[in-house]
Amino acid sequence: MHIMTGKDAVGGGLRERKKRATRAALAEAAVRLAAERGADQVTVEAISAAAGVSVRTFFNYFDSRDDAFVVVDADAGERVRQAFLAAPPELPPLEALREALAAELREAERQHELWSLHARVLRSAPHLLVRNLGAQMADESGLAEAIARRIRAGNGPDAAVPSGEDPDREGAPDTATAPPRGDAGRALPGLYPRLLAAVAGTAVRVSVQHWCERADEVSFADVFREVFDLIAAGLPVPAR
Amino acid sequence: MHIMTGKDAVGGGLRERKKRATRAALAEAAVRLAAERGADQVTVEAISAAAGVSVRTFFNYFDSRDDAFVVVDADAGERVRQAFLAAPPELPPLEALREALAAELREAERQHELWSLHARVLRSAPHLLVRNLGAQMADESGLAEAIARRIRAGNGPDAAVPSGEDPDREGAPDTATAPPRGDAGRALPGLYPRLLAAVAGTAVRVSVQHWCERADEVSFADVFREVFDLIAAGLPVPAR
DNA sequence: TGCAAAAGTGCATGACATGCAAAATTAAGT
DNA sequence: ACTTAATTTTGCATGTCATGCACTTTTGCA
Repeated sequence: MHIMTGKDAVGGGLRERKKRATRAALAEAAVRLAAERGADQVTVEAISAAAGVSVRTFFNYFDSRDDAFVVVDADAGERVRQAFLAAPPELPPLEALREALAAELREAERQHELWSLHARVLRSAPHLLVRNLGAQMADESGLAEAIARRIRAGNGPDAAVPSGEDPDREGAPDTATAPPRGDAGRALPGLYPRLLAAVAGTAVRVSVQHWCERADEVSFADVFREVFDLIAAGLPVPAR
Repeated sequence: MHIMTGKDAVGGGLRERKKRATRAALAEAAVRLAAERGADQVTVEAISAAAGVSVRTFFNYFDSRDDAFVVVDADAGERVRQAFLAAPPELPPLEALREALAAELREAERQHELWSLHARVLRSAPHLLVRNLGAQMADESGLAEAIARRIRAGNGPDAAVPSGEDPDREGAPDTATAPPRGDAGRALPGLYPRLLAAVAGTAVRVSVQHWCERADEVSFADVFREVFDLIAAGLPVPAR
């Protein structure tokens, strides 16, 4: 009727807000219980009790018990899409996506404590880690469509030449990445957006994984930047 | 227990072979039943009956009912790793990986019918698709280690300069991918192998997905090559 | 306030998943 | 061939998971 995008991060109606709160309470209770007791020692009954709802209500929010451990923030994907479409139009898609993702990840560090617990639970239960990895790309097709829209909107006069801010490449790894055929221009229709969305999701995942293991040595921002630099350079073997 | 280190593709003992057969029979029965009846209308009892074993035996092979739908070929990862390490050492990692994956995928087209059924099942059950995506990266760390080994072995005299067959980049997309800082050379230790393994897995997945939707228009080999060309070029926005 | 839609609840039911010990099958050794 | 030890399969018991249905409570709106 009125606004009702349904995906809005900050809910308008009181109803939506309460649903959001219940869902968040269930997910948080699940993670906290799993962190202290072990993931497979947490029953749906315990989660529901900790969240103050009935067992049946739990299954109104999650299709399975494990989903409560997997989902972190339901509509993070929508925020990323918005930020990506709102990025300066002169940026190439990979750059715009990098900025959008970086902003979202900075925002996600606000709930650092819950995030840390969540990571511990996933590490101790590989079966859940697999589910989480898969879930991160659930909305990959949505992001792909956003990418396609941005590309369609952005190629009026000249396609994608950004400000020539740093024309020299001056990187050693330039050497090893010459493909046998350089005809990457003849694109299959619809392939590029999907591929970019998928690779971006992978980049985020690898960054998080790598950083989680060596959180004390490097900052997340460094890992993130390095990953996207490697991808933008075509994954050459890095210089030692 | 039933993880069965099974590094050998073709089993020597009669015992191993029978386990392999039982496992394959269960997986195939699960996929066939799900393809005709719908995935959530297939009980473990029906799968076990179709495979000629008891219900209890099913759970000796799969940790959960859904695992029977997601697993395709248990030790395909091992074959890819071997082919990757056996590739000509002058190839850059991305190229070697592309060849290894292409060989494995050509080999996988032998069981085309079962593969097609499997794809249909996953399409009709997004919940299973998510699991499948996650399972594909289960052995990603194994591939990452193989990549690391190949890199270590290959940078004795001069690091990674292949035959100077095509020294000029001469690609139009060179323009759009200048990162703010071009210092992709200062690599975080252990990051590159992981990233390459993850991106390669993503490339396979996207290729398969894209090809499954337009199987009549283009060949899989074309999609696969295009995907790897785009990645090797640093994901520039393709020319129309 | 009254009403319609949406969310939450309890119950019944069937499927899922694991531990345990007995039975069946296999690979040996003598 | 017979025995033996190891491995696999199986049935049973038990507890949890997950869904459909009818019903009660809450919320939004006129």
